[in-house]
Amino acid sequence: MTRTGGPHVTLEQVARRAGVSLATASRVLNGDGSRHVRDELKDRVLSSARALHYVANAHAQTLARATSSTVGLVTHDVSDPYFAHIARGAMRVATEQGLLVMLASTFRDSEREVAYTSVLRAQRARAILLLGSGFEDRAYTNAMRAELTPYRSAGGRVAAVSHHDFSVDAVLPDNRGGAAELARALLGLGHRRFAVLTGPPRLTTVKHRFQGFRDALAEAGVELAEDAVVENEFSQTGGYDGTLELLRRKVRCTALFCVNDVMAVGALEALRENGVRVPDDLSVAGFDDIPIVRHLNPPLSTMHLPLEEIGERVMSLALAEPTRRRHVETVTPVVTLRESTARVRRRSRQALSRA
Amino acid sequence: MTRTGGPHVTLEQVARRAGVSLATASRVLNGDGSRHVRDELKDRVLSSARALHYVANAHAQTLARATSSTVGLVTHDVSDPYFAHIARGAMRVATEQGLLVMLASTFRDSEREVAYTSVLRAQRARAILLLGSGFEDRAYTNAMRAELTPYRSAGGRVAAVSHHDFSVDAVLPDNRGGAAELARALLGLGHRRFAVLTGPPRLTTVKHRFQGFRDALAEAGVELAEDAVVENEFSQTGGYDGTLELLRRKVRCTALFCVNDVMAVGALEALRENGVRVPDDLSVAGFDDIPIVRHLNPPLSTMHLPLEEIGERVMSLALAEPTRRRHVETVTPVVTLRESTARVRRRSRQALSRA
DNA sequence: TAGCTTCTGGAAAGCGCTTGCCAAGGAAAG
DNA sequence: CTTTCCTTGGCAAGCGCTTTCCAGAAGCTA
Repeated sequence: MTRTGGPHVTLEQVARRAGVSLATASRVLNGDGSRHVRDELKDRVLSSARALHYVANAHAQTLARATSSTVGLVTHDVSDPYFAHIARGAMRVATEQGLLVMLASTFRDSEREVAYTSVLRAQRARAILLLGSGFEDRAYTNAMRAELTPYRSAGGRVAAVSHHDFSVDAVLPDNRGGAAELARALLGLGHRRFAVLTGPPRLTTVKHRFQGFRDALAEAGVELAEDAVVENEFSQTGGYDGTLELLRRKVRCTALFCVNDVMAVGALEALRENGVRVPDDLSVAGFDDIPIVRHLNPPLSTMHLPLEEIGERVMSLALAEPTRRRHVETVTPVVTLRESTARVRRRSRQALSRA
Repeated sequence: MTRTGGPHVTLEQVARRAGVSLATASRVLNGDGSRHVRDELKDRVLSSARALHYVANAHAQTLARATSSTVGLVTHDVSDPYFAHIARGAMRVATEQGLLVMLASTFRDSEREVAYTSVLRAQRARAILLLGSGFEDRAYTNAMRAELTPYRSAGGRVAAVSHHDFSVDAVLPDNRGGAAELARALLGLGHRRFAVLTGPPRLTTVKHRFQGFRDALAEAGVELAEDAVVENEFSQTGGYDGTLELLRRKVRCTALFCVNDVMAVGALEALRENGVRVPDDLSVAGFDDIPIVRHLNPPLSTMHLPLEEIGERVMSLALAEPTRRRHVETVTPVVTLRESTARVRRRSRQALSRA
């Protein structure tokens, strides 16, 4: 029958119970190095705090100290393995430094991204990490700038993964170059007819990967037919639906490039359901190398990106002493061919369609 | 050449610029319904705030209002799809209510779990959600109680997924019952010789699943050989290594039960690498039905759990009006047989070993 | 015009903590 | 036995907001 709402225990109560002043109690609890407190008092405060199960109000502390100990991560979707792994790396280093992480999922809604950034600013987060790709959208860019600029000039740190139109410290996977390498690898396997499954073109990452791929083909004198490119959501479902569309169009191709692994997972599913054998009938490749894809049926060929490490690196960038120069670290994806791609065979069926 | 650290814009600056008092500015910005402010002043305040890119200091607000708008999620590991999906569901409902989420990964370290809970308490989080299974460990239980009790009596809400030794509102997957059902399904396929790959027994979830499985076998008069049970980490690597151990022991069996999907993924990898065909040589089943396993090679049979929904439900529980009675919602896992399990064949190789 | 009620804006008291500054007491120095 | 310095506790001033209470201005009723 206890009442609901006794308030939280305050420092004052701890101090009173220990028979010392607020100031002394605070100094004991913070281990303020420059000040000495007699051992006896120290003990009294400590045991008083323990007895009362005291936990300092972090908000009051933040206010008084004018510095918080939280960092914010903004992702497109935590349940997307790409972000989950980057977040994991980032959280590890944050935790090591005793920082608390606030995590947001924008579900790829640019307005929500702006809103979250604002919230994080309100929280006086020490750093804001933009984990997802930026959007190519003037309104978004401006709105974000309006948040980021005052935040940074008030001492906030910002760092990003992938390209954004804000000049912040960043870890940049070489999406364009990686996609080009993959294209070359596929060309090397003898493929000449390609299809690509791409995501929302407003995402910079998507654009870069697509361009890199297409340009590398062009360089080799291989053209990418317009109807061989399907655009859909940057998700498993998107990959599934996009593949169905490709099937419907009966695109002639021997290799399919999905701009990210998650879409490739959906593609593989659609292909299997429609009797298209991978890699016998069609080679499939993704991008990112999220840890699960090596276990797919068949194991997916992809561009490997050290996701957790990327997370660790952005967080480190964000937490490092600010320097005058902008810091950019490039990450080179590495071609990782597994069983979803094969050398093209002379007589393989060339028109993609239901078996 | 701007200096680093102009502080953040404060309400006072906004008020001054608008030529009104702090109180008025606050009222305008909070849309305090019960008070009217002349439209002219309202506009002045609003445009002043906009011009200064003002964002209220959330800590000051929390302090003044004595109520915060954050909730805390504590998971074992965000990058584990099981948690990622539960977290996703939970975050969705939190976001709908305008709450900010703080997310922690304990990496299955019980001390870290206690520490985070304390931090969340310091943040005066409105609710703390324990997403991972509890540990069977006296010290842990006591420490958590010491955090949770004062937190709750100060009005904090706590809810959990899976079993814990704290009587809090909870969403409880029927792990025992589910594992038993799975055992029966496997028996129904003719299997009589089993192996099981289990996680750290200090995790209540692990214990329940193992017991449910074993008991159901016993009930059917089938014994589970002691050396057919291997224990390892609750992770992909754990599943991989555990399977290697099983292989080393040359356990005679036709079906392998992994206490969760993540371990099953590792198991599948180890089996493939060692030439054991699934399901021809060995049937494999997991538990959880994380979204990816239907895309594995072969698609994994498992006990389906509506992960995102579970997340939504705990969050709803935590955010609902507290009631006198403890609220417990049971979730029944459903048997989902895919291609990794098959009817046992007369002449299948019975000793698990490298091909 | 007097007497009320209703509106609106502002002053000020916190919310729970940190920290600069002061002062009392003891130790060290002369 | 002074004088000076150091140690250590406490007072009180914030940190940036919200909200209660007050008071002057208006609007109404008679």
